[in-house]
Order: sequence, then C-alpha cells, then structure tokens
Amino acid sequence: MKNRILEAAENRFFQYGYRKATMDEVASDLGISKKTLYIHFKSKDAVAIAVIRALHKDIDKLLKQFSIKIPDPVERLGMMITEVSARLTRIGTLFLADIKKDIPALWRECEDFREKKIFEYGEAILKEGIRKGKVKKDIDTKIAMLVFLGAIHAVIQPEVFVKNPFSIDEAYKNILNIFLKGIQK
Amino acid sequence: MKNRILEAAENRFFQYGYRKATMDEVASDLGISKKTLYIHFKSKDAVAIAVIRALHKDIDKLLKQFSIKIPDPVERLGMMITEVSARLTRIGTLFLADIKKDIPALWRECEDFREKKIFEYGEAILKEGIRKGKVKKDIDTKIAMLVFLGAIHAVIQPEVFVKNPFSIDEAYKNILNIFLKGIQK
DNA sequence: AACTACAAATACTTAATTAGTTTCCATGAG
DNA sequence: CTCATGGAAACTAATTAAGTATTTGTAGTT
Repeated sequence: MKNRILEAAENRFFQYGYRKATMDEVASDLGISKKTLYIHFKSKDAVAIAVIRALHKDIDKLLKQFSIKIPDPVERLGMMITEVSARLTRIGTLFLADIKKDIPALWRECEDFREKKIFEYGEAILKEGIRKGKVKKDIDTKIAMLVFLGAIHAVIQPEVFVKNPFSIDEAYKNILNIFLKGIQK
Repeated sequence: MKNRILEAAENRFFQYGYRKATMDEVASDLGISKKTLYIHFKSKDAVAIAVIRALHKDIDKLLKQFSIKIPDPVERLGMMITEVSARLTRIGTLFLADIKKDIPALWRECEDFREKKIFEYGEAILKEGIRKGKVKKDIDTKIAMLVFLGAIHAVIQPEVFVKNPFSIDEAYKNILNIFLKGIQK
C-alpha cells in the first residue's frame, strides 16, 4: 500500500509541483481516504521525502547494474540518457522549485544526489573513456558533464515533442551524437 | 497588452487547469502587477472567457481557409488533425474539468463549439467524401466523427510522446491512415 | 529641485482552500 | 449480532487566492 501511495503521489508531485498537488487528490486517485493515507505517512512532507528516496534508490541500482553489465563507456553514456537522466527529468522544475522553499533539506538531498551520484558517475565514465582512448585527453570532464546534463534537460520534456517532429528515441540519439562527435563538418 | 495577458493566461490555464493557475502567476509571468491585470480584465473568469473565445475565433478562421484552399476532403481531414484538433487538445482536460464547475456557461460554449463547429465541419467533409466516391456510403458519419476525434484526443498528448518512440508527425499519419483505411489486412 | 503620471511592489480584506484530525457510516468477517 | 476496518464527510486551524487599496520608485516635464 505504501508503494501505491508513493506512485500516486509521485505522479501528482511531478506533474503539478509539490504545492499544487493536494493530499485530497492523491487519496482520490487511489480510491482511499486521507485517514488511510495518514496511517501510512506522518505528513505530506514525509510522502515527498519517501518518493524522492525511492527514486534515488532505483537509479542507484540502475547505475550499479550498468557498471557491471556494460563495459563500453560510450554505451554507458547512452544508457545514462535513456534510463537515468530521463527519470530525473520527470521530477520536473516545478517540484524542485517548490521543495526548495518548503523542504530545503530534501532539495539539498536531490542536489547532492545529482552532484555526487549522477555527475560523478558520468565523469568517471568520461575519464574511463579517456583512459581507453575513446575520449580526447584535453576535455574538461566537469564542463563536459554540465553540457551533457544541460542538453538532456533542455530536450527531454513532454512539451518539446508536441512541438517538434522527432521522437524521443531520435532525440536521445541526436543528443548523444552531438555530445560525442560535435556538429562540425 | 490584452493579447499578452491572454497568451500568458492561456499558457497557465492550459498547463495547470483553471483553478491551479493563479492571477499572481499570470501577472508575474508578464512582469506586471495584478493592479494592471485588473485594469484590462474585470475578473479571472473574464480572462478565461476571452482566452477561449480568441482560440475559437482562430480555429474558425482556419476552418474557413481550409474550405477555400483545399478541395480534397481527405486532405482536409488531415489538416483537421494537425491544425485544428491539436489546438483544441492543448486546452486540456484539466482546464475543461475546472471550468465545468466554475464557469459552466463557458464549458457549454466549448462543448457547443466542438459540437457545432468541429464535429459538423468534419461530418460535412465525410459527406462530401461520400459524394465524391472516396468514402463508403454505409458509414455513419456521426459515429465516424466520434471515433476520429476520440482517437486524436487519446494520442495527441505530451506524455504520450515521452513514453513512446514515435514523433508527433508519425502519430498524425498513423491516426489518419487507420481512420481512412482501417487496420485489417 | 519640484511636480506629475504611471505602474510595480506590497499590504489588505474577504472568501476559499488545504493539511491533518475526527466523526459517522457502510461493509465484511466471525 | 458484534467487531474491525476504512471510505466519506465534517471539522479545525493555517494558508492561499481573487480582487482592492496603499505605498514606493521611476521617468518625464517644468
């Protein structure tokens, strides 16, 4: 039951932001009462914290699997787009902006996860690529990671696909291609 | 200035629904104060009414242009997907659900527009297709239009494109293809 | 420097909404 | 028939939002 609550809350929080999503709506989505909801969670804040921790745990698991199952650093970068960054993008800027004000500790936790896990994981992939002769030696891996994550964040959003005639798979391919090879002729 | 207000309000209303979009947010998006906002519009309801009427007027104009410029009924159906129904879908179910409660007259106006303009316009296209021998005579044009508009409504939504590997143009083509030719081998 | 017009920023009033709690009621199991 | 459980609805207290009013800052003019 807790997982069902987290999933419903995640959907609401990520689509509308933390503030505009109400506990009445989460309960209604599940066909349960707020009484039942508050049996499982102490507060709305507690729900948000649990939602984010579950997502981070899920991503952490994925990253570990990639390290084991995918030896090629370039392929691992590709998986980072499709499996990891796409998940993080779902959180949405609304949710993050709201919890920055309402639950700053959770916001810092998200920033830390992004900084420590995703960013450093990606940076390690780039460094491994340099060692294996697949990435140029003079690339600043920190800047490259910012470029990479910024590109993903800008493109992988629902509204972009309604306005542009490419599919999400095409978007993934193009982002990776541009990042890896640049656009110069 | 009125048009800028309508555009900002439309963006907010259509993304969040009528209730969750606030006049504070609309004003902030425009970098003006609510004082200035309420110089131009009597109330929030007045803004919503103006937004919808402008959109309907825009669509009405498009339909008139199609009748003049596109003789082929099948091509006109295609344009209805890409130019008209896509616009109407932007309104979103949230906004419609909210105004059904808060501004029922506007909701009825939307339903009327959909029923009188879009539906009958499309039905007329089908009938013309029958006359020109391009559509089967035994097709019930009312049911066919419901099928058509229902299919568009189900597919042309931002979330669908994040979860599925086809582009919006591919979606348009497939909806029209299935509607025109069916899927049977 | 002083004055005026204008609008943003902010404060305010009133009504509505929301988080979280409590009560009432319906339902199923024993 | 009784009991346990949870949905529906009501409730309290705090917060938010529509719309209005006041304060403040800025630009232009004299």
